[in-house]
Amino acid sequence: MRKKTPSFADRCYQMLKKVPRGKVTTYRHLAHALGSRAYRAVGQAMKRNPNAPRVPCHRVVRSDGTLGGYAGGVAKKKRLLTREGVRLRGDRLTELKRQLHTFGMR
DNA sequence: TATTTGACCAAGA
DNA sequence: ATCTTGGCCAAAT
Repeated sequence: MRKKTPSFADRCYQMLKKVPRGKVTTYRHLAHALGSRAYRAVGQAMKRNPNAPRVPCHRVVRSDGTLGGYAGGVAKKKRLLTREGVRLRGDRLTELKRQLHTFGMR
């Protein structure tokens, strides 16, 4: 018996892997999908261990449709999203509701 | 153990 | 519509 309980951060990464290309989720939705309200902690997790290409952390945005942060710089996040077909107007998504991945939750 | 820190959020002014 | 404020939770200090 040696398995440790996965940290909250690890569960975030796992869950985030389910967000397909061209879609996004929010810090809040991600936390909610994990049965938690720790949306701030989600942000912390993304910042500290971006597990680089493994986890699409650029697909996590704020609930109000603005981008939020990115370890490699927000400009980069913008570019990645645009490249996947997510359209922006400045630092804000134009069609958040439409491209939101809700993890099968309503 | 206690305190501090955020890639946040909803509500108020 | 924008800006500020208080609260929230896990993890790092």
